[in-house]
Amino acid sequence: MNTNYEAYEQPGVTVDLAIFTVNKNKLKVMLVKRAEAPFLDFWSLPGGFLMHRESLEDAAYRVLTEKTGVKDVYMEQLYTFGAPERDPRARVITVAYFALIPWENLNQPESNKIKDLTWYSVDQHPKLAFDHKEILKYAVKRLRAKASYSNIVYGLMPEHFRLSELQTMYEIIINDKLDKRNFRKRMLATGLLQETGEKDLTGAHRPAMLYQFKKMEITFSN
Amino acid sequence: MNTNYEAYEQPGVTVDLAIFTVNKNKLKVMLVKRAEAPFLDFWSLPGGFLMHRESLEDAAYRVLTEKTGVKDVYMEQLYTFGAPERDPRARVITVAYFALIPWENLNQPESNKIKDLTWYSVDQHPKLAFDHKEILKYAVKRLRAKASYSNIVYGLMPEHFRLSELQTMYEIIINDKLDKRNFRKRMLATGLLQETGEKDLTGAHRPAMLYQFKKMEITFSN
DNA sequence: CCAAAAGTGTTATTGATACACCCATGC
DNA sequence: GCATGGGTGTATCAATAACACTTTTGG
Repeated sequence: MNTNYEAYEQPGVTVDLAIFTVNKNKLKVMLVKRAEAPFLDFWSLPGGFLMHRESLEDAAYRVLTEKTGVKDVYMEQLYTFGAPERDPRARVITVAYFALIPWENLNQPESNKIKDLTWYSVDQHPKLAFDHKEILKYAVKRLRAKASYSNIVYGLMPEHFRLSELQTMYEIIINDKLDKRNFRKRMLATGLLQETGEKDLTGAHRPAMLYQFKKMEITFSN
Repeated sequence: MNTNYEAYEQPGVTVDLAIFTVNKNKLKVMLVKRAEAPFLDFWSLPGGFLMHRESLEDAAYRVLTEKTGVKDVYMEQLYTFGAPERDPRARVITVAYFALIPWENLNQPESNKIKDLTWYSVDQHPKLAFDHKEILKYAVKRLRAKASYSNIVYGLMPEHFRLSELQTMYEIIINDKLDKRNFRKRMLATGLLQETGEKDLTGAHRPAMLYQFKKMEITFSN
């Protein structure tokens, strides 16, 4: 291996994030409007260049915090995209991450004064800058896959929730209906849930027990 | 996003490969001996710098072909490692890949004249350069996980093989014994195998039917 | 005839699915 | 009293796991 580093390409390195939330029964992704060329005024995934002495994870967290103001978020590295012409001006490779945030934890509720940041339904989004369409597609695929064999949906739930809300969240992510009794049986059997003792009294119906997740990591069912 | 690219770090970008094979009932990984600082004379995963106009996949394939002379190999991107101090001299981020090669397809059989390239058992390897121990550990974990829910073991088998050889391959990768009858039933039920019509006549025992994989992609069992 | 690996089915257990009614509340 | 979502159990089906003997060959 030649170690004369200057002889080789020294690309720009960015991180790009697919930040997901669920609102109004839709899986949504954060898009930001580009203020400069290339792709001026196109929507894109939020991202930024890697800084000196900054790890990739730190860079991704930095972008995440800048855009959402939220900490304690589920995030994982997704894939690294490095096609030579993906940025028309210079060689830039990007390390993509995906993150999950409960809608309730976001401060900008719905009517967004900031015109250059918004949440789009993942299956109905505008044309995206660079190869971000491909990145988003990959991220959605990964999220859907993981929802069916892990408790990743955890990352989208508020602190306390009804079991029916959890079920709805699963149904939105995997895009399919689930049987109520089987779902509740299975969920409670995992031992990952804990009754809060509180009840949800809203609505003209029997109050629902509120649950929370036990403190834990994302786990896998096999 | 600021697009004055020079204001940001322009790290070196490398690809590193965990190239696996199985020989003598052991899962082995290719290691190469470093000829220069840093980590002079340490063993490391084969790798190289990203070239101009070269995609990450192309770079990984280039390294793979240089080191093995083999084409048509199963390879996938593993993870990207970018801790700021992982290379002591300069900022270098590395995109790690893992690859699988049937031992039979490798040209250098066992007695290796080349002193700077060898195959080590994955659970008994020397101290590695950089963060390659971590990369290797991650690669082994991924391979073991995928073996249990996909037909990735495909990538390690020769063209024609006995079912017992396939079973042994699975057992080595997942590091557990399997029941012969259940294994054969399950494998044949996948529909991915095809009798060749040939029989293996070696050995003082009943000849074994030889199988091959149908032309296909790696698939997943769920 | 002995050693060695090939080949072959059935039963038990477990996990997944399908399915319908009563309950507690607000209005 | 009615509309709304909360809450509960059983029977069937499918997948997985456990398990032992006969077959074919070479030497």
